[in-house]
This record gives sequence, C-alpha cells and structure tokens, in this order.
Amino acid sequence: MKRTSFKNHISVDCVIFGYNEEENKLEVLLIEQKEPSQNSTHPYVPQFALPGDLVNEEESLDDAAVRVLKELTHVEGLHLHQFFSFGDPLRVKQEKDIEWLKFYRSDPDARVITVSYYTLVRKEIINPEPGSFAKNVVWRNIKRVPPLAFDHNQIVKKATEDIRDRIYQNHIAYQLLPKKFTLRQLQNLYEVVLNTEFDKRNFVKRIKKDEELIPLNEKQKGVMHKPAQLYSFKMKKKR
Amino acid sequence: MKRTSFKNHISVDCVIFGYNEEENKLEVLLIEQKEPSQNSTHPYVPQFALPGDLVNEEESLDDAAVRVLKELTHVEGLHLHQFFSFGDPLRVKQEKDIEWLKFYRSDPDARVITVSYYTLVRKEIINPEPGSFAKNVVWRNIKRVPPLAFDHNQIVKKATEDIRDRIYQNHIAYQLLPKKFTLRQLQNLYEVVLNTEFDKRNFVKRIKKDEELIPLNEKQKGVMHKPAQLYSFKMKKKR
DNA sequence: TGACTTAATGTACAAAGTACAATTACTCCC
DNA sequence: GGGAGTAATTGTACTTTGTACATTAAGTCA
Repeated sequence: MKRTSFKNHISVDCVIFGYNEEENKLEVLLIEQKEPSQNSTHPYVPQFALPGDLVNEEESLDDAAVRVLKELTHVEGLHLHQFFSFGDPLRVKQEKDIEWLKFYRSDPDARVITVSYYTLVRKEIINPEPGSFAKNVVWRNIKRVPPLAFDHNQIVKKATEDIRDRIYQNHIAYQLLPKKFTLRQLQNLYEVVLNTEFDKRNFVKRIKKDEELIPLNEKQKGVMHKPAQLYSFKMKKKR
Repeated sequence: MKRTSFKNHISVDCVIFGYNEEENKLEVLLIEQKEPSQNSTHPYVPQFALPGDLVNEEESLDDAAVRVLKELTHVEGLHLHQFFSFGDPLRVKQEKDIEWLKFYRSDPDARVITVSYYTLVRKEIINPEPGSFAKNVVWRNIKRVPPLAFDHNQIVKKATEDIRDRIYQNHIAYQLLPKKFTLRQLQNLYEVVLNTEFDKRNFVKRIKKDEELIPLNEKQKGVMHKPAQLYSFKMKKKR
C-alpha cells in the first residue's frame, strides 16, 4: 500500500516591491549572492536573486516568508501575500545555480518547491541590510530586472501581473503614501504601478469611489507653483 | 554555512466542481477513504476527502495534479488551475487523520505541504470511478460539504471564493453548457455559481459583453411552454 | 510686477447599469 | 378546437459611470 515517497525542500521567495516616490519608480528588492567559495571547480559568478530560503520544520509558510526576508535583508513588519507556488523539477537544476547550491545546501540535488509571496511598500520606510548568504541588497526598477538566480525572473513577472490585477481591490495607496498627500501623489502611484497615464480630472472621480479621501485644512508648501490641497485617507472601503 | 535542512512531503489536492444542470446545483467531487486496516489500535472512521496525494520525484506540480486526480477517480482531460498552497505544520497532525496516515504513508509524521488546484466541469462529461486508496467517489453539493479529512474544508472554501472572484474573466460557461443552449441555461449557470439571482433582461445585456452569443435557427423542443431560442458561443473574448 | 509652473475645476456626450410588466408561443387537457 | 398553464421574449426611462477636453487660479522667483 505504501508507496515510495520522495521528500523535497520547500522554500519561500519574497517579491518586495518598493515604491520610490521621489522618482516615481517601482522597484524590486534583490539580494546579491555571496560567492560560495574560492576554490570551486567552476568559476562562480554571483547572481542577483529574490530573498528566499528553505522553510523550517514546524514553521508555517507565512512565518517562513517573514523570517527569511528578515534573515537576508533585515526587513521586517511587512504583510506578505502568498500568490503562487513554483515546482518545476528543473527549477534548481540550471548550470548557473549549481555551484551556489553545492555550497549552501546540505542536499544540493534535492528538488525545491517554492511558495512565493509579494508585498508593496514605501521604499523609504525599510532599510534593507544584507544578512545570511546575501552579500548585498539592491533595489532594481521593475522595468529593468537583471537576470536572476533559479526561476526568479518568472516569479517577479507573475507577481507583477498579480498586483496589477488586484490594485483596485487592494487599496494599496493606503500604505504607500504619507499620511498627508496631494492628489497628484496618489495619481503618480497608480500610474507607476499600472504603467500608464490618466487624465487628472477623471482619475479623481474614479478613485473617490474606492478610497475615501478627506481634504485637510492644509496645503503643500515650498513649491514654486500653486500649492496643492493635502488629503488623508479615512478608511478602506469594502467592495 | 549549510544549515540543517528539513524535507517535506508535497502533495496536490484537486477541487473538482461539477455543474449539475438538471438540478442547477454546483457539486464538489470527493473521495471516500478506504479503511486502512482491520486491527488498528483506534477504531478508524473513514472520511471524505478531496482527491489528493503526494507529488512524485521529477514530476511538475501541474502534472502531479492531473495524475493524482486520475489515480483516485479515473477522471482525466481536465484543465486544473493552481490557486493556493497550504502549509500549516499541523495540517496533517489531527487525531482524525493519524490512523490513515500511518497506513498509507511511509513517513506518517512528515509534514505535508499541499498545492491546491481547482476546475469547473460539466458533471455529466466525467464518470468518476474510485481508484487507489479511494473506496468510493461521491459528489456533494457545495452548500453542504461534509467534514473532510485534513484541512480540506478550508481548501474547498478558498477555491469557491476564488472561482467566484474570477467568474467573469474565466468564460466558464463555454465549457459548462452544451453546444446549443438557451439564455435561461446560461443564466442558471451564473446564478448557481454566484449563488444569486438576476433579472433576465439585464442579465443578457451584461453577458453579451463577455461572451459572444450566436442565435441559431433552432428552438427548444418538447417543453410545455413557449420554446426558447437556442444559442451557441462564437469565441472567448479577451479582456 | 511679470513670468513661470502646476493645481483646480466643469460640461457635454457616450456607455453601462438597473428597475420594471405586457405579450407571445408552445403543450396539455378537456 | 379551445382554454389553461407556463416560461420566453421584448423595451423604455432613469441613473450611474466613463471619457474627452481647456481655462483660470495660486503660489514662487527674478
């Protein structure tokens, strides 16, 4: 009755989108791998990768995602959203990744299935610092993501699609803008996430259905043009 | 550098929604577990469960879902859609499931992470027959799903939510109605999936944007009222 | 005070959503 | 053949939403 059963490694990978308001760019947080060793048979080229690592025994997937992100980047306190699992048997079998696996995994030939998470965050509220096998942490514009380790480019792509599909349900602006913001800031955010442009007047009409905006008794200061009205959010509306 | 690494079992679980047109019901396909053994220490109560089992070495998750469904129910040829992964460390540790695990799993204490799939299908086009550790296969109305093994009730719930969120994008009617159908049949389908009711006139207006309907030179026959116009689908529109 | 820059604002039109009821075409039964 | 029963068919008025589009206003700076 009992079949031979194979066991696998489970990992989590985190796609952290950082909103860079100054430059109105959407960036993704990557780690740069540490060189595994000096005397390797193959010359090893460190790669960029998503923060991700194996799940521990007795640890839920959600908890693992939070822990792994913290270990590799010292970033914590984010709400990570699970969106897809990748399990191609060959996803950790590519030549480019083998040296790294040999050095960092006790069982480098093991299959690894990964459960992926994403979140969107105001870039400046986190201060990533490399940890564990991350030599460095870097932000990269989502329009120019470099080649990544394993199947991580595919993961980033799927996360981006998913977040765009859900933007109007997710009230993402709530956590991505400062407490007081102008309508232009709100519009910039939506435009960069959706990679598009809107008409100002029409944008406000639409957005007011989803987000409850409160005009404040305060205006923008120090700009060399007509200062804009500041707003804050009331609450998240449900659909 | 290398951390102790734990390995896990990976399984797939399939939520097969069957559309029962006669009775306008939406049902879910369950297996009834075989009794593991006669001389068990605990009296074992067979449970209902989703069709699901461990993923094989060298097998993609998608392939595993297809294979497992076939082994347990002899159902094949369906397109399964991955929707979520469940990895609570305690999901296979409940008392009710332990006897079964002892008998069917070479490592019954192992943690099992499951990747879940769903699909919607016209109930009558498949003819489930039990296989492997399924003693029986049964359909159950999604409004009255019995207590299931492991965390399968939670999986069904999440699948139902997901399918409702996506119904207008998925063109599900295309595969769930016969080639020639009436507008009433189309409306019944949407109503049962969304568990709601629509106004006839308004429903047609709305649906014609998503589904391209072709009126045929044919009418319903053998009904004791005004016979309805038959339609077929042209193509799936993209959004 | 004038030049510069971006904010603020409204209207007409088109498209989509919604509420609502009378007539029609078939079958069955007498 | 006629009447009863049943569900199909059909349209309109109203509201809401989407969209295209350009002028005036309130600051800063030199």
